[in-house]
Amino acid sequence: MKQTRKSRAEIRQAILDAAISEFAREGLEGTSTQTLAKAAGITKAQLHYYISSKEELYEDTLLHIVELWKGLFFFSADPGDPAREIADYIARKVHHAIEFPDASRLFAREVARGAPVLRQHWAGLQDNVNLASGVIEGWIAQGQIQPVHPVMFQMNIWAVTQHYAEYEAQARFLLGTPDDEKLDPGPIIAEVTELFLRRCGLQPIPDEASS
Amino acid sequence: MKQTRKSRAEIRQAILDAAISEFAREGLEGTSTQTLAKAAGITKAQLHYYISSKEELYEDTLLHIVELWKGLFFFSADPGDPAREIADYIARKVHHAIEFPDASRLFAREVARGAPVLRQHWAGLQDNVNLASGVIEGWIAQGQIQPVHPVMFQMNIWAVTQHYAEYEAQARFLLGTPDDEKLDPGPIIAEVTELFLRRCGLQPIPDEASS
DNA sequence: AAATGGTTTGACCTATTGGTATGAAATATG
DNA sequence: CATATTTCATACCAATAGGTCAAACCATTT
Repeated sequence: MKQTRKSRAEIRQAILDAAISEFAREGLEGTSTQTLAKAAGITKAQLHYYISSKEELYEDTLLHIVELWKGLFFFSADPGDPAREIADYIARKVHHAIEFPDASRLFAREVARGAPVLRQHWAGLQDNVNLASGVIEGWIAQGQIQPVHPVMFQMNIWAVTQHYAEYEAQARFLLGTPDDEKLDPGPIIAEVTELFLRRCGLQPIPDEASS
Repeated sequence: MKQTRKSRAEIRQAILDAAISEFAREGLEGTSTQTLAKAAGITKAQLHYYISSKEELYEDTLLHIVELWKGLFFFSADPGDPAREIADYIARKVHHAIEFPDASRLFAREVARGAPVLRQHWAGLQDNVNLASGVIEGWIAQGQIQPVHPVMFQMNIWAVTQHYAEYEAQARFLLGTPDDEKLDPGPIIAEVTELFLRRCGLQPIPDEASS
């Protein structure tokens, strides 16, 4: 039987996974190419065959995450019921934070150091935020929700949902979740949703009998 | 006149300040003793005269911050009006996040990497949270506020207030605050306070004409 | 089987890392 | 003023950093 080499795609994926988790834990400067290579299961020289520099890998990794998020996190262009729209958004965001905390942490880390890399890609972010602000302002104008500051409303949702990724260790401790279990998204989604729906003067959606 | 040396106290303070801002930006592994020394205005060898290792400085710096926070951030033991109590807490927390974002960021960074250093000091944190939970449960029992999950309620306040330190760069961008100005705490406090008071079924305090 | 091309490797480069040794300089004490 | 003690700077250490290189490897095409 032929012991075939791993494909380029497999190796690239391993490098990306390693980059997300290592950069998320110790940051760009704090992660060595040695560590990165080991985490990806390859040698340092091999790593440099696939990437041209650590900085470039860092940037690519961040952009990969942001690109993915663009498809996941915004209000739908065709906004329906505000309560449902907001509740869905929160549920998606919390699930992602709990399921892929490293990606959330890496993003947070980059912003916390002043976003030297992401800054130049913030035009796209701005667009998404403005779009959502438009939706929110429409709801307010039609009397469907109480007046809110559209941008801060979005930032605060972001803040709370991200929190369960960034402060996972603390949340685990305070909520009593064992180290080998993921946080239970149910109660978190319930509490966060109620927080923001009440802010809008809306009732929480009774219950979700599906998925 | 004698050009006297800086006192131990001055130098120690300079080292602490440097540690907070440098560790906050690039983390423990990402900050070199060289950088630390330069930021404190001394030589590397001189730095090592005052500290025994980078790790120890990191730990001391974190504990210094946490100790300070213990005196700043908790509900008063003698809780008065819930609305006032919560509003005051939020105002204090937001002001601190905007005024000393580096300390907030350093703390966040440590928790994000799993709190390997802070973990052993979390008993004290637990106590504070439990105390506040008691207060909140008291309010609920007496029908003064709507039922909330006491721990998550606190975590969410923490999440939102911290956000304006950790995501300062992004908040600046989205709110249009120039680089040379601090964030304006007024509107932030107003929006955040309304968010959490409404969650409790309370009205925002009309205005602050007295103390 | 030979030639081809992408892939992998270990040895190696220079710069920087955290930390130290030692003696000079400044200060405090007699 | 002389001595003792604290503080500081230069030079240095082994270890590790990011990155390169030529030679070896291996799957494919001919």
